Amino acid sequence: MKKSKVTIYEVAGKANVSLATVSRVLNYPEKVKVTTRERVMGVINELGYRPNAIARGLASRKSTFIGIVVPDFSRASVAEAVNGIALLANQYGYQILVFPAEGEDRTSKDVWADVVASQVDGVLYLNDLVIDQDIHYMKSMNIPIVIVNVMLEEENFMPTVNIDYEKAAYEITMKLIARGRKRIMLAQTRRHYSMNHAKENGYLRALKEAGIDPIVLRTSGKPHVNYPVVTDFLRKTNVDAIIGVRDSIAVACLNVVIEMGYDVPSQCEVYGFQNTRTALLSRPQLSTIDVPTFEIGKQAMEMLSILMNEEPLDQQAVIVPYGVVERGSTAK
Amino acid sequence: MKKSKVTIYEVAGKANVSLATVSRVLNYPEKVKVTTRERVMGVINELGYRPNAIARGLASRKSTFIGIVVPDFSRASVAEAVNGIALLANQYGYQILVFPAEGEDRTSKDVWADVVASQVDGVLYLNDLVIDQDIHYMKSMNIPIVIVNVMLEEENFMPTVNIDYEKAAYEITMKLIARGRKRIMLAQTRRHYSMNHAKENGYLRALKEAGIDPIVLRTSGKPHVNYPVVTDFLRKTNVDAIIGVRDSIAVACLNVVIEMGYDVPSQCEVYGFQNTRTALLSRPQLSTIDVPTFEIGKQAMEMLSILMNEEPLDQQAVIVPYGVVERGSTAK
DNA sequence: ATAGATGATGTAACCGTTTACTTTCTTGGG
DNA sequence: CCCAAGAAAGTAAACGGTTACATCATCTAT
Repeated sequence: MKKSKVTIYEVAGKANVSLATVSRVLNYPEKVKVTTRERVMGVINELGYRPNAIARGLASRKSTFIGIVVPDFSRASVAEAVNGIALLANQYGYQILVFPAEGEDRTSKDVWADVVASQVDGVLYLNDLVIDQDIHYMKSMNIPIVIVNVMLEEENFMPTVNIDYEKAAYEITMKLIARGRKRIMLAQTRRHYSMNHAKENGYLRALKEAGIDPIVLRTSGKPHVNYPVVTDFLRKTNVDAIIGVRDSIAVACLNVVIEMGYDVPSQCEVYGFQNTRTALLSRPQLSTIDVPTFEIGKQAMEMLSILMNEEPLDQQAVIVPYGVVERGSTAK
Repeated sequence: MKKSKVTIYEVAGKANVSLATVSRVLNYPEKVKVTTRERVMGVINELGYRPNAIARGLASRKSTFIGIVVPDFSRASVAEAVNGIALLANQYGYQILVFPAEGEDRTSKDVWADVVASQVDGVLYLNDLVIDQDIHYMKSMNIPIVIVNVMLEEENFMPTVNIDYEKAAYEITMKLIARGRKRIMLAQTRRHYSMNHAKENGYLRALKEAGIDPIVLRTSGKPHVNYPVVTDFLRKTNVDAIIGVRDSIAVACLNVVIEMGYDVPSQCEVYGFQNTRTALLSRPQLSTIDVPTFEIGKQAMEMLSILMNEEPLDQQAVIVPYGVVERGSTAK
């Protein structure tokens, strides 16, 4: 028994009021007398009426849709953030529309054209691989945008929520130096992600202060290409500590290093970034920067919601605190 | 320079045609004369016109939105599937609307009410934790629904795409038995996921045929609660092979077993399920069932698209082939 | 040249809401 | 008890498209 869609007219008819009144009990309940309101609500429940979001969007010029621009759901940093976003979006009554970021068969132009067409009330931009084009399009939009977990060159260009990756990287590099480590390698991604770039900066700053030469290995995020590259590199290069820009890269390095006969952590310490499940599943368990991605998502949605209500933001750039979790892959 | 939204009227005005013609060049280009069509297209490009998806949805009674009902993006099996869905949805011109599955502050009723309100043209149901309520609501919808990677009791109730988890589990259990393993443990989730239930059935069937007693450990998917539970269990119980219903559970077991002094794979073999990055990051690397989740997502979107065009489906229940990938955690 | 068919375009109703404006009811003060 | 003011409800015009139907132009066959 498929129920055909019930409209506001039917509710109005059955409740003996005009459709405007029905609309009001839904949108401004205080404007309608208690008795009628209750009568109408009764009919609404009875009929299972749900206002057509599309029509509502057209009439009110706000869709209650928000867009998320995402590169890839399988990345831990985006998946968790989306979970956080979804939680709050829901509470605030927004629906989430997915816009895959530009890629092989999709230009930045396509992405933003879709965003425009869909009439979203705001967008959360989670695409770590920002290109100038995007920035250009963002500037020409007239809806609020919050940049999530992406570090932009241009300051204060748009509201952002981030953690201070530079500082985090600096901090763990310093720890390693303090423990006497001298040959600290950074296992970096080959592609230029803004967050990873920030991590590299922190790492470099710490080394520079200590007068130690950096060792940066650029490799892929994919374990199977990672293993041979890392193995190769470490055969030629001596290291006594490794920082991976992602947990997965760090664990790959950790495995290589152990297979090569090093003892972890005594002969080589390893830090990762993100504190994903991966960090708990290595042997020994991986010390890592705890990035509260879920929290970041929530914060971002919170900010967006404020902006969509045209209220002012407390801060344009929110920095969520990170933690350092020490586990078996580093020395006490 | 924010560009305010340009409507079909402006395009029509500037191109000296009626709005109906503009609409036609967009929807039925063959119905309008080449010269006018080109003129209109010119204006469209010049003005950067994008039809308002909301208005279009209202007028045409189809939204070009599809809904995905998902429990949690951070699960590898959903994240990858969503990637696959997004790829095709995009090609077909559909936008994806996210509906978080029922959870703490959200009932099944809420979820489906949202679905109804949003006027999606179809839904992809990726929620592994189906409850009767959902089935009830699905039946009362009058839009196509495809069930993705979820195994339902009721046969042929709705189109599905799956892999044959029962068979996969049966197959690897048989392999273990063939290699002389006698104490094969299944590390199962405590919560009742339909897929994991199927895996358990396959495992039980194989053991029964071989006349071996099953050893099922029900634990959590979370490593930190997992470790102590598994350790505890294995102190009391002897095993010579482990099948984890997820890679992460399998790797947790693998780590425990190695810490306890077993040699893997000679003294204890380990299989996982899914072939996620996790499987590549364990030491030794995890043998596992390769589940082509991305492919499953694509297939599902393909089916949904067919249904939304009101064409008939080749098969109601698509079974995507799986693979068994043997790595270091199992004997050759 | 002309009727009839066919192709191209225009006209206007409609999709299901919201909301400004108008009308009708209530209510309290004199 | 009446009237003005405020509260409640109703009316109708948007919102930006799609599409059935009407109209006008063009072409073919006689």
